[in-house]
Amino acid sequence: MSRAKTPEAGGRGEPRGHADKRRAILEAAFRTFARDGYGQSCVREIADEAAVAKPTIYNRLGDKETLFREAMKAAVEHTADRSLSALEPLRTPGDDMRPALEETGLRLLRSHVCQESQALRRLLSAEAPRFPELLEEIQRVGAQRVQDALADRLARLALAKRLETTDVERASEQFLALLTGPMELRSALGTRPVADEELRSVAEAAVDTFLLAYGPRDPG
Amino acid sequence: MSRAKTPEAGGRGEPRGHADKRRAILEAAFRTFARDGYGQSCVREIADEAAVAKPTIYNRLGDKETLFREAMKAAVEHTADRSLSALEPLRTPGDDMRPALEETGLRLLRSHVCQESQALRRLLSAEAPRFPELLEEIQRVGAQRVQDALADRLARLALAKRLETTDVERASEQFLALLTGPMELRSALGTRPVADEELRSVAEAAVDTFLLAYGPRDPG
DNA sequence: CGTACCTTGAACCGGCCGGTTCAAATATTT
DNA sequence: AAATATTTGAACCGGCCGGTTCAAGGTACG
Repeated sequence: MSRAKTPEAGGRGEPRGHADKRRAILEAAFRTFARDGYGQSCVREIADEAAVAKPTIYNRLGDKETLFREAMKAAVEHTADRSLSALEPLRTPGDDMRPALEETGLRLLRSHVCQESQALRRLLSAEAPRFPELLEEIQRVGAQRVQDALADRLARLALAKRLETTDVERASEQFLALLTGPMELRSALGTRPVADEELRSVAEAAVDTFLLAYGPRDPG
Repeated sequence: MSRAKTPEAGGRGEPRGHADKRRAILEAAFRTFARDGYGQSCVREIADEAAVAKPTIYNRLGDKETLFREAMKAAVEHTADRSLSALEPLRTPGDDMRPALEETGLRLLRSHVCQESQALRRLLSAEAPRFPELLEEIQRVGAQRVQDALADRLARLALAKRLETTDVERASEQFLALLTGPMELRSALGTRPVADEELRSVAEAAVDTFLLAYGPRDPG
């Protein structure tokens, strides 16, 4: 008899749970920041977009800066999980490495060019000088974690003689570079959607090069 | 009429030439935008930084938006030239391709991580959704031009059987990706300076991989 | 010297924004 | 249902900002 909420949606405003409301605010904040930029966003608009009163925001999340920080932290968890799950195929590669690498590459690219992820990088890049700790944290739980996890996968593959490298950190870094590097121009810095077919082509090219550099040497 | 105040024959180091002043404003604007972001910058501060009165800015450059556009366009010319000149070593490679590629890679990286270039990319990325034409123009005269020029160089090398590829666009794209991709994390999105030794190491790794993928096949 | 153009500083304007206050309305707990 | 906590809308405040105006100097040039 405590957590009983969610009465039928009447004609009036629907009541949301506390956690729900906080999430709604953070999502609205992220959308607004992503659309207008941090400096050009105003709290009133965020409140409107979250269907919430302005004082509510200040009550629950303090000032605009912490609102920004929290919205960014919430967004990165979303996207990082998706990137990590993209590494799954590397856990069970077939007799040929290529399909697993291509599948992983394609899924990494999809996660990389999705709306939310692009906006996150844009905002982070824009405000990085003003929020250095935020940058540090987001890179740690985002890109760095993915790169480390990929290095782990590659290490197991190298151990099983499926790859040829002594420096899995480097291999991981370069695999990601081959994937995401080309997207900067192709996606116009994240402002233009990229067709899945194009992603697949970039992933294939990346895997080609990666395998030529790190693929198993044919025994002579 | 008599539109003759600062004839093109200027260039005197007088108190301040008219053309000089415009440049001073644009440079001050770029510094300020880079430091505070577009939305958080105010014209008054730009005027102070340029040692110029506020109305002078509005007289000569219109409103804040065009000021931003002009400052960005001026900055990209600066940096793109430097990147293009980095391709020079590829014009006269020795008997081994590696040194020329490494020198080019290192110089590209130096240009890529320099203060001005990083700030330019940060600002462009931040405001890309609000200034789509600016994004288009800067990418055209910036990154795209470098990638095309590099593809030209690679084409000549491939023709001379110094490289093995049928798709120089792809090779160019991947070479640049191998160079700049790793810098995102290492330079903390352009907010942290990177030691020259680290640049050299990244360039070497990039060339290693590039040559394994595109290097001349050993005959026999 | 005179004139015609700029630049300068300062003041000004309208407007928006971050953040707070407050009383009324709503939701939640007991 | 009474009591308590929260939300809401609206108004408010101080302040800054983009952009303009204006009078008082420069400065170049005939």
